[in-house]
Amino acid sequence: MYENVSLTKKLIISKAIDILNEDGIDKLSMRVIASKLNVSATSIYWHFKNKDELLLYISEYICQQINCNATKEFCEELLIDLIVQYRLVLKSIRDSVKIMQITPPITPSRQEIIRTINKLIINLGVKEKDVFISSTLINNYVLSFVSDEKNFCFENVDESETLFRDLGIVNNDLDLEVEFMKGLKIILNGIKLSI
Amino acid sequence: MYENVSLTKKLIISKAIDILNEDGIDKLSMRVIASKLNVSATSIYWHFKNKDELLLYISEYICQQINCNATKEFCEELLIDLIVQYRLVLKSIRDSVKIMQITPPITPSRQEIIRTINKLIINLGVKEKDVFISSTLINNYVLSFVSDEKNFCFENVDESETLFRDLGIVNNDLDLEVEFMKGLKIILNGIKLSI
DNA sequence: ACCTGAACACCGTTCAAGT
DNA sequence: ACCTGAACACCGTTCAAGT
Repeated sequence: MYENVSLTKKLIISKAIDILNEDGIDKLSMRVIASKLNVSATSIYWHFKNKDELLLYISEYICQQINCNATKEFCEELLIDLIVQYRLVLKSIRDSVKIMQITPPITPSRQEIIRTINKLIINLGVKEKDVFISSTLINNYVLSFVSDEKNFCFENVDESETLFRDLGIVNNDLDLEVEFMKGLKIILNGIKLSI
Repeated sequence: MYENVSLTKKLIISKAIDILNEDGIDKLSMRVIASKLNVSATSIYWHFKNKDELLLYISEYICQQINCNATKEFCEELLIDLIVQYRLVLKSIRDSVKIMQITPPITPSRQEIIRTINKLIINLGVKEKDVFISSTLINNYVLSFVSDEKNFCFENVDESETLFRDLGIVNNDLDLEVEFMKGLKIILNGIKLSI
């Protein structure tokens, strides 16, 4: 249903990703996608039921960029690698987090990511009853961190500094790579402590 | 600027909140707000520069419902109380999380919440260099948990069960109050461990 | 100071009609 | 099977004009 898409479905999704990267989600309209494909706006509706379905396929495309093959082995490193990769993929496509936020997690590759995280934390020793919250915690951490990252990287540096000062954050030249790993370690340490 | 709003500003914000609670964010248009106030759509533009500014004031209204007075004392209980209250306020206004997501954290009451969390985690013993990530972690946890909560409470129970099964979650009658506290404890334990 | 109507440039979506 | 144009019911926003 999601994997064997026709050429035209692929083309529409691909063009949508282009528009996302070039102009952002606000410019991602059925009409704009169609016009960039030199096609009538209404013809997209033969391939997708509506815009929501197209957005679902876009979320699936994003998640397909993440490699979950490492399911067989089991160690904390593997989980960290997956999460790091997750963040990099989300960063590589403009407004990808917004797509994930307005779209339900019902797409195969997206569910594969969640299930892989579940497996890896079970291998870490997390009890079955704590899998839900641990998995949710990790998943939402990645999404919200990447979402925030955009806000902390202003073209205008002054704006960023002002915001940090207002929020009472003294260190205004944060290394976001370091901060991301710190946050991930905090969650993983918290999870391991609750085992 | 945000606190001493005129009567009409208050009325517009109040009506916007009503529409949010009754019909959700998709129905929150300048035209609908205006018509429910028996006023021309364009007259809102005398009170607010544009829709983004109105949304900013709505986010400020939401955050004003959260009481941050407990800044003087210092213990973990106080932080937990604030976070619990934060969640309840977000739950009490439909699509409040979406408002927070599309709106920057530049509003006084919203910044007050973040600054209060910062203070409380500093009192917990968190080093200054770790305040940013710890605060971000807690803030985003509340927002994303409440956002997810809506998705896990379908009218259709079957739909919820199917989703849980697809995600490999066995226990499908989760107590979200319990899960929320578990997640919060995981984060706080992780933070305390990194002190 | 505050509100109006008309207008502009957009949306998502439906549907009868074409090939 | 696939695409079109016309049309419907919406958007946010501007602006000259009213009181």
